[in-house]
Amino acid sequence: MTATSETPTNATAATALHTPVIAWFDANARDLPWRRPEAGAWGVMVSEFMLQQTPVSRVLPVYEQWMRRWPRPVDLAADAPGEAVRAWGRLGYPRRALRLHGAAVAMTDRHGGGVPSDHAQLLALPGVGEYTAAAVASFAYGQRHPVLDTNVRRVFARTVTGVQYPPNATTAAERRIARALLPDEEARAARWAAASMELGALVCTAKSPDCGACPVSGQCAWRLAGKPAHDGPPRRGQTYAGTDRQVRGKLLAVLREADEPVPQAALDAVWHEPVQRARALDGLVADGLVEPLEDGRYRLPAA
DNA sequence: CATACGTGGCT
DNA sequence: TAGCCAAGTAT
Repeated sequence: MTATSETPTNATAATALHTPVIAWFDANARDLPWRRPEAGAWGVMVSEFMLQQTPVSRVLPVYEQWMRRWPRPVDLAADAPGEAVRAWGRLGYPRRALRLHGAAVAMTDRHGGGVPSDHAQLLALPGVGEYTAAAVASFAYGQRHPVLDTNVRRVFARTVTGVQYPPNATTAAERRIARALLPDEEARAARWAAASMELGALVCTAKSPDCGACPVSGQCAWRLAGKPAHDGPPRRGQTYAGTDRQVRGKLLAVLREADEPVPQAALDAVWHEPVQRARALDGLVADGLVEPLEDGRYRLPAA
């Protein structure tokens, strides 16, 4: 090794990672509907919205129904946003449904009804952040972008940095690693993005990684260090029981099931504490997830 | 940068 | 059982 190639992310080390991971992916990739050619860029985008913080198993049935009902962005854009919220079902974080509808409207207005391939244009769509823009550009259009999701961040934390878990929020250091490890060739970069993500999802999992099945266990910094346990502050803290989120969920569930606008009393029945209940309902209205009518009833947004 | 934002399965 | 965790985004 010369003095110019001593960083852990030089071209040689990167290639040593890419080749086995991509080969592993070739043999082990799941046959997911949004990976099939017929999914198209819209299918990729729909799946990315649904998969934000949500497991694949729960997304699958909703994705299939969604694509059958709204096969193109213009189809969704022509329907009421409340229908998107209803079809979202119990996936959670229903604002994603509203944003996906908003993205469909924006694509209809600004992009001729198609999913843009330009990263900046993707990023400008509602609900599309750093990760989703890169994912759609990479998976749907084969472009070269660092795709840093929770799976990839964990793979890098272990193989490159040598720690059990990545930081709570994505750091500049992680982006540097992702950028440095990105293959030069476009198609290979896109393959690498999908492969490294899949490795994190299936093998290098958060709780009990299957190092015996890992194609790069021999060069994994964390494993070579003896798998030291995570040190530092607790990783998360997603409270739920008794929170406004739980109340919002109950209120929205009533509205999703209803064919007609719902009277106040039906919403009051879902939670005993009136102050929190009112705050939750106000929040849903403010978020555009619920529409108050002049007669005092409520419904999912019609427009 | 911390926090709000759903839901359900698994250990 | 009480957390922990799941392809994040917006503020």
